[in-house]
Amino acid sequence: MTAEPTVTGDETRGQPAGQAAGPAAGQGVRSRSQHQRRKRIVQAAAALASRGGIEAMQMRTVSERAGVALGTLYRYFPSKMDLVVAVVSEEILLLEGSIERRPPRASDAPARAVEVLMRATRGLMREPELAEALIRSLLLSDVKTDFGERMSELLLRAASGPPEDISAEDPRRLVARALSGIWTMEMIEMLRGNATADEIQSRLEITAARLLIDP
Amino acid sequence: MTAEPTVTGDETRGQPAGQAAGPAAGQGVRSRSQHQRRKRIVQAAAALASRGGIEAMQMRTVSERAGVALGTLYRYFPSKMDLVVAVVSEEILLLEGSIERRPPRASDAPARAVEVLMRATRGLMREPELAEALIRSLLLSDVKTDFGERMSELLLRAASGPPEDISAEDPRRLVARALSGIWTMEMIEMLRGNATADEIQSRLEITAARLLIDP
DNA sequence: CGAAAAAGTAGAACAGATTCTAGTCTGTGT
DNA sequence: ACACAGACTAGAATCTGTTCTACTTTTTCG
Repeated sequence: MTAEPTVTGDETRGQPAGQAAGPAAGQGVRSRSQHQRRKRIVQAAAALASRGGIEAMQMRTVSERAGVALGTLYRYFPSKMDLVVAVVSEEILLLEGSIERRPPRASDAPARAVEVLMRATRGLMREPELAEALIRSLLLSDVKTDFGERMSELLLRAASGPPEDISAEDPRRLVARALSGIWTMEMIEMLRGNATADEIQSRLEITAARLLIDP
Repeated sequence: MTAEPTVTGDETRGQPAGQAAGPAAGQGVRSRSQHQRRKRIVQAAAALASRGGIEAMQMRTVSERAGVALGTLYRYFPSKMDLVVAVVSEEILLLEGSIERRPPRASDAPARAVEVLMRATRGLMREPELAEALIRSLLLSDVKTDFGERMSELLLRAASGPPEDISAEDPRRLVARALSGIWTMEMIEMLRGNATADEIQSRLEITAARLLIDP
């Protein structure tokens, strides 16, 4: 029953790491130094996770490494999952940036979609431990994540080529969503060691081709 | 460094609940009373999970309720997740039985596939708490689960109508797999309260139609 | 400026999963 | 029947996420 945390700030993006800030969270950003602190925390967490995976990313350890008290860590991220989500969000941001800078150039929609997914795949595989955490958080968190939507959005844009407005009920939206789901499941298989990137690519090519046909 | 557990038995099925039994697990079943014990454990766990969900299914509580020592519980199920998997496996068994008894009768493949999925969905939603556990276990366990394959197999058989042998690289296999993945993701959405059974059904119908076209 | 609120800190306390210890029970081979 | 191995039991101990307490430091603002 202490005061509601006022911390809310995220960098430039939509939902930070946590859930909808409590009732008391009226004013947006709380300060410079808090951004710093938050960033330090996320970095520390990411660094730890890159090594030993999610289990190495212990709350106590993160707090020490970030130079904040455990209580403070919990003020910023009410649960470990929130912290994981924040870390992952950072990664997705990278992917989004990368795609924007160098959009897929294949001529047909399925190929473009698959390219997006494979780039994401390779990005993830660079840090499998962290990737595992990503997938877990993406899937089992009670914490809201919007990662699925972000992935779908990337796919949608890739598939539909030239920028255009796509209505909310355009079937392509639904299909992009489905594809993103399939990809997620494939990632899980890969992380479990039951599939290679190449296998995944060829599977995605087939399903994408079917899902993205026009009529 | 105590002796390797010899327990391995499962009822009639493939992988029990645990990981590949250790090196010492040569002989199959170990005895009658162990089946009993195992069954009691799984039942106790299921009962608890049906109520308060996975968090109510505490290892101590399960062990008490099943009338075994905590250590014994851990001998049978080396982690809570293994136990969850065992419970879930039981549920899938029910679904498999149900489908076998009353196979989907729609005339086209997509409709049959969707029916299987929707029956699974409704079965799950009967016990949302347990369902949540299912999904989690299905996705993030280090424990091997084969649930995905079992779902895919059901779909495959439903889609291909009359029993036939389907080669390992038949594209339908791949497509069934994809569909099962999509369904899983939709289940997650539903459990999070972001989708209703009807919405899911209509989405599945669209994607199934696309995925299961012939050429 | 000076007081009250908000944010931080160090560290204890709690909770539930998992592990470990020491000893008892059971079944099987000889 | 005897002895040993493996399975069980009760319960303590350990580990990590999360919560709580008692203060101290900053910020905010009248």
